[in-house]
Amino acid sequence: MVAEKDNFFERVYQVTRKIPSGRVTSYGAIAKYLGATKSARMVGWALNSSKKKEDIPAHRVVNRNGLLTGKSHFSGTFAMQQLLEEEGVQISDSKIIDFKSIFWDPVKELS
DNA sequence: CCCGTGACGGGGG
DNA sequence: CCCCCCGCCACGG
Repeated sequence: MVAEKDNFFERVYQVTRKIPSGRVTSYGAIAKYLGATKSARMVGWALNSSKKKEDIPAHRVVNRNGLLTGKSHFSGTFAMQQLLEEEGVQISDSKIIDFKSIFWDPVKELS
């Protein structure tokens, strides 16, 4: 067995899966929901590991700036942007337009 | 074992 | 308002 501390990673996956289509959230929001506000970086690291799992819509997670900082980790440079655009998310120069409106806060929505 | 880096965020100057 | 530094945690060299 290898799962013990993977608890954190697993939680990140769970929250990420619950992000509705056409909506996005930030690493910090997820971290906060997990009770690790200052460990937003770990959320990114967890999502990095989630690349092998296609069940995780990691493209719906961006930084607090609404910028697609993780696009470089996808198959193609614009894969992340394209996926979001297909969900109706308007993006300009790797930046989500009206990010605040489509922002999905797990703490608020998921409680 | 020590150091640097990273899909971040917040605070201070 | 912009720029810099610090904190957090894990992992590779």
